[in-house]
Formats: sequence, C-alpha cells, structure tokens
Amino acid sequence: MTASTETGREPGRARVDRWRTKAEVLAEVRRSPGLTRVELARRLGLSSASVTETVARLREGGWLCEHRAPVQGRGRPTTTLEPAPDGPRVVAVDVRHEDWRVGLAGLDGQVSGIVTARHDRDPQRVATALAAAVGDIAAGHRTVAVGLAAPAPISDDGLVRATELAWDAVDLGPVTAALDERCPDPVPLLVGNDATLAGVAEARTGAAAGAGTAVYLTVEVGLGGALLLDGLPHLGAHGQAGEYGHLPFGDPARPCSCGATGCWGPEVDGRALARRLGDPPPGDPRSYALGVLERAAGGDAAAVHAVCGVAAALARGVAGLVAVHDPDVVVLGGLARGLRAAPGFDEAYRRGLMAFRRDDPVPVRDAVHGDDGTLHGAAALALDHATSAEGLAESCEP
Amino acid sequence: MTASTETGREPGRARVDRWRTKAEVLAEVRRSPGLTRVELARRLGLSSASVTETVARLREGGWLCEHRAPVQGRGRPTTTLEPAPDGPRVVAVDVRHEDWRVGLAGLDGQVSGIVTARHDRDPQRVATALAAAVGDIAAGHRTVAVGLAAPAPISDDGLVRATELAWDAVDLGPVTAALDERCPDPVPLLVGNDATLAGVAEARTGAAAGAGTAVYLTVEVGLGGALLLDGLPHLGAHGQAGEYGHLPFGDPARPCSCGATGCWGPEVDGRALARRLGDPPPGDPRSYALGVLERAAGGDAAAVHAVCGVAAALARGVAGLVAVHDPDVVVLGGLARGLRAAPGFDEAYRRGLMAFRRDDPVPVRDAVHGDDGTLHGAAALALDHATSAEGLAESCEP
DNA sequence: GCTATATCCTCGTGGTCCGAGCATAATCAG
DNA sequence: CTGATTATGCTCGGACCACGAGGATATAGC
Repeated sequence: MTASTETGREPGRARVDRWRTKAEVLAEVRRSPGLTRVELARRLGLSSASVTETVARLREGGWLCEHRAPVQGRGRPTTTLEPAPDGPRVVAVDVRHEDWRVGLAGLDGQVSGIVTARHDRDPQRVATALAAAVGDIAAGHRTVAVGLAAPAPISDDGLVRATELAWDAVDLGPVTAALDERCPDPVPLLVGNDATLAGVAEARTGAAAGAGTAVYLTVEVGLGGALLLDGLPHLGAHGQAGEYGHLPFGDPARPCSCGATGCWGPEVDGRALARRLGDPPPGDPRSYALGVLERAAGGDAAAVHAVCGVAAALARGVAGLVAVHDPDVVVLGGLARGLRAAPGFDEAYRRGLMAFRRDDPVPVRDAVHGDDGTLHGAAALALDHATSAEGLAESCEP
Repeated sequence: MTASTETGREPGRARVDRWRTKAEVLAEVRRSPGLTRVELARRLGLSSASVTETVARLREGGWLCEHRAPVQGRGRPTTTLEPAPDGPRVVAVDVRHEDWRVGLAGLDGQVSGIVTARHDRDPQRVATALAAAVGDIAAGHRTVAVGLAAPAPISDDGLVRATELAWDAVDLGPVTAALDERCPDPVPLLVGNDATLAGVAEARTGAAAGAGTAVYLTVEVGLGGALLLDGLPHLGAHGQAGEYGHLPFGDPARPCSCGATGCWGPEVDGRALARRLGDPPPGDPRSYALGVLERAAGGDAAAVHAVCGVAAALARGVAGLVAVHDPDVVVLGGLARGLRAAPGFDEAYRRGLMAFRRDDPVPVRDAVHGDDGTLHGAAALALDHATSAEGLAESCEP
C-alpha cells in the first residue's frame, strides 16, 4: 500500500506519538458524537488543560467542531464535540462481480453520492475505470484515504486475487497512480474483503454496534463471514479467515466445490433449498432462494418445509459458533436474514446451545445495512487509517 | 482485580504514557533476548539517544541487564540486552481438579521451584491454603504479579465459577488479602482459564511461538482450546470462548452432556474410542484413552482401527477450523498429540482442507509444553501485566 | 601509532501532559 | 439588579520524553 522502508524504521516515533492522544480523542468523539469536553476528559483520563490543547489542534485541522451545549443547570455552559461535517473525506469503493460502486464518506461514516457502473470483468479495464472514477471524486474533496472492498481474499501485498471472478490478480497500481497524480498530499489505499467489510459495518454502526466480540455471517451462494473484535475483523495469517461456510457441519457424504466434504455452506443456500424441494441444482442459487423464500412467505407448504429445514441447519451451526466465540451478538446478512425469520430457526438455535447458555441466549439479529454494508465497511476501513495516530501525522504534518 | 474508581479516571495518563516506550523495549528484549542496542533502535524506530535513556531506566529498575557482545568487526563494540536474571518475579499458580501447583518465574518466563499439593475440593480450604503458599513465595522475592489458572470459565469479577468441580464460586479474596499483607507494594492477581493459558504458553515459547494467529486444541475429557492472536487469547464476551468441543461436527443423533447434540468433543476422546471398540462408557475416559493408544502403538489391530477413526474425526474438524481462522499453525495438546501421530490423521486433514490450501497446508504440531504448559501460561499472564506500561508504572513509581 | 568505523553519550530544543490558579458564564437567592 | 454559587475553560510554569547534532569512545586494519 504505502511505501515501506524494508531495512527498518528510522527514528520518527515522536512524530506519530504526538498524535496518539489526538487520535484517541477523535475516536471517542466519533463513537459518541455530541460528547461534552468534561465527559471526554473523564473517559480518557485527561486533564482539562490537555483537552483544551488537543481539541484546539483537531479543530485547526478541521476534524472536530464544537457547538454550544444546552444548559443543564448552574455553572459555566459547556460545548459539545462533533466530527466536523465539512472535515476530511474518504472515498469508499465496492467492486462486485458485475459492477462497482463508489461513494464519498465524511467522519460520521455516512456514505453519500454513490455512483454505480457495470464492468466486463476484465481486470485491466476495471482498474483503469476505477482509477478515473476514484481520482475524480478524490480530487474534488479533501480526501485523506480510499477504502476498497473486493469479492476475494486479500493478500498482504495489496493485490486482489479474485479466483471466483476469473481474475488472476488485479493490480491496483493505476488507482494509486491516479491518486498520487491528482491529489496534492499522498492518499493511502486500503483494501479489504467484501464480506469482512460488511461485518465491520455492522460492528460499527449496525446490529453489532458496540459489541466487543461479534460474529457476522452472510449467505449468498455458500456462506461467509467474519469474527469482529472491538470492531476490527480477524483476518488470519493470510487474510483468508472467515470461511465459515466450509466448517463440516453438513452431511459428510456430500462433496463441496471447495474440495472438502460436508461443508456447511451448501446446506444453507439456494442449492440446499433445491435439494429439499427435489429441484435440480439452480443456475443462480441466490435468486432461486429468494423465490423459495417468497413462496414460503406466501404459505406454500413445501417451500415452508424446505425453508424450515435449511433454517435449522443454519441455526445449529450458529449455536456451535456461539460456543466457540462467545460473542456479544451474532448478526446475519444476505439470505440468512430470511432464514432467521423462518419457523424452526429459534428452536434449533436453542437446542444447539450449551445448556448453561439457554437462560440468556446470545442474541441473533438481522444485519441493518443492506446492500450498502460493504461500502460502509470500506469507508470505515479508510476512516480507521485516516484517524489513527499514523494517519493523522501523515495528513496533518507535511 | 485491582481496585478501580468506577466514577471514571482522574488525569494520570502521563504517568502511564511515560512507561509506554520502556514497555515496548522490554517486550522486544523479552521476545529476542541477546538483542543489541542498535538492532533494538532499528526495530522500534528509536534514536540512539532514546535507547540510552530507556535502557538506563530499565536497568535501574532491575528489568534488563547488559553484556558485552562478541566483537564482529571494526567499530566500537556494542552490548547485548537481556531480561535481568535477578529481576522481578511473578508467582504462577495452577489449580487443578485434585491438586494445585505453585511456581516462581523470572522475566524469561521459565517457571522454577514448582511445588504441588493435593486438595479436597473444598473451595474455602483451597483458597486458604493457596493464600498461605502464594504469600510465602511472593514475600520471599521481589514479586510484581501473580497469575492463576483455574479449570473453569473466568468471569469478569475475578471469581472462579468451577461448575465441573462442584465449586460454585471460589472467592480468591484470601489470596489477595495475603498478598496485600505480606508484600510491601501492591501485587495484582490475574486469573485465567487453564486450557486458554496452556495455549498462551504454546504461543509464547512453544509450538506456536511467533505465530500471529494460532489455534490450540487439547483433548482430555472432551475438547477445549483457544484462538491466540499475537500471543493473546481471544476470551469472548463473557470469557467463555474456546469451547471447540461443542461444535456440531459429530453425529447429529448423539446427545452431549452439554445439552446439545452432535458435539465434536465426545467424538474425539476416550468415550469415542470405547464406542468404536464396543466397550461400555469408561469411568475415566482419559486413562482409558491412554490405554487404547498404548495398545494401538503395540500393534493391536482393533485399537489401531479405533484410534484411526477417532484421529480422522479430529483431523476433519481441525481442517474446518483452518478454514475459519486461517492460522499460522495449529497446536495439539493432551491426548490429541497421540491422535495426530495415528495413521489416518494426515490423510483426513488433507481431505478436509479447501483445495487451494492443500499445496501448502497449515502445519499441525504437537504441544511442546507438557503438564507445565498451564503453569507457563499463568506466568505469562502475570508477566504480561507486570511488563505492560501500566504494570511498570505501578511497580516503579510509588 | 594512526586511521577508519561503529557505537555510545551529552546537551539543547521542541513537544506533551499536568496541577494550580485565574477567568468566564451561567443559575440562584435576596 | 447585585452578589454568591457553581461548573467549566484557559494560561502558565514544571516535569518529562524523543530527537538531532556533535563530541567521545572503543575496536579492527594498516
């Protein structure tokens, strides 16, 4: 991503350390907009003198703004702190199988001005078109970072290996080149996996907001997800963690396209519904599943029965993951939302839990971000970097 | 553990911040004993002036010592840095089902002077006896922390709920009282789960040393384990993460004592071996399993067949966990060590992996700490605290 | 013994966080 | 309206840390 000196760091620790407290303050204000200065000092263990200094610097840089707080009683009135609405921006990108979407987000994480464009899956043309679109948006605002979601595992070198997309390795060089060329200050590009970032969005502003440990699962074709720790995804040694769909919760005799057998994913998606209904394997399992869910909602007995069985298979696995991860909450996205609503889910979930958990079961909730979750997650990824001590040092000091 | 002001922190950030760099230096030296000052400066991005200052302070406090480094060529000879062998100590405690063990560890993490005593499972008498033993050792050395492992989930309030031990909630108050009374400076008591801490030991100085992501699994009666991220265990929302034995990898028809069905644990321990051999459920599944493993090693065909089947059930699940966690390494402890060696493990593991992983499968290794793993982990827990910025501030400033 | 090399130490500077004290802006009481 | 009360913000000097520059130190090579 950013150029790194591989022979080790030269002294420069103080330059970043100076922004550590400011980054903490900014993070706290972003987490709790409308915080008063006194409450901020209390939470972070800062003296009022330090808050004065820190807030002044963040206001200078355009990160925070202050408003008069409604008076509560006696005493000098205080002000509330909020992320500056006209502050720095990040560009969020979501590259999907058949199109890509680009939007702009402020410090509050809301993505606006989303534009969509279809693509033809040619890696080079996609990179070129993205470079133009991202460069246009970035150059038109005070852009401090770009976050990009891709439907593929992300390797360390910042390239995208999208085997399912028949892309070998997408070189994002054109995008970084466009950013370097069209923006006065360097703009880092951060890349993440799409399902992972959808989970991040839920953990920040969605159904798992505030959770220390959250499990996000999404069913489209197969099942993917992420384990979120304090809002950050666990990526694994090679950035390939989260393949929950390949846990062997299923029938050991059934082979999976991944090469193993008994995988959970094919037991909980459109293919599983088709099997239960005696239909041939659907060409597009996702839209097939949507059809069955609709029929079940309409009262079709066979569809209800199939959905119920699949929901139970999903619930049983979710209960197992609760035992392993002990999350504050489990969030379901994609088709899993429809399955959770099906009769049989709750009962199967309860029975799959260890007995001591049944009195107070870990809540299972629907994802609140729809299709925009991934884009929100990409914005969060970029904002995380921009508002870190490193990012602040980068963008506030020449 | 330590008293906390629940109305929020008062300013005191600088007091801890001052030790942040020193804690980093100490951690780096503990990770790489024998480091030169120049190499240290390079890795941490510090100037030589800062290293001089920092090392001097840590030497003053008795945390580090320096030796002359063997001369390499021209230039002024440098010195190597090591954790001081006569530096601060921590006390490590491992409370087990029928006995407890106490030892003393230095900054290198090695536990010495281990003493063992049986107990009668009476919570109050155990706490009293522990208080005396821990107090004796702590008072005889410069003790900066105590780490305690318990065979139970650890709740946030520092009490131990050992339901399997027929203990309701063990109050460790007598231990902290003894420490307060017999040690001049306050000595914090840290508590952790035994399987979790055995995993920590492997991640620090064992088969998973240096791994960013490691999965530790141990089979005794049932199966437990931990996910280790940069050497720190993932604890979950209530400290109950790691119940890998209750993932539904097994026969959905078989009920588990936890209340769910199809759990993995009963498929990979002595009970599973007995089923496969047509024996009745063993009273002590652990020693039964050891007997079967021995018979299999001796060539008993029936035993070999049973062990092989159980090993395959273990391997299949391990492969699933590799898909989910994408670890650098999987470490097996307890009876799982013997199962890994069985014929059939490697083949089942390979077949359970997603195809793209088979060229370079995640290594599965035996735990290198034997029975002492938990005690080492308890020492690591205590040392983590003592060598953190907070711990250093606590013990070095009045 | 002299030089080249690599490292260590000292010193002054700029920066952060802090406590104390003063300044400020509201309510409340008369 | 005025002064007391209360809560908060700001200023100032002190303690401390990381840094760059430059001098000091200890070895190998010649």
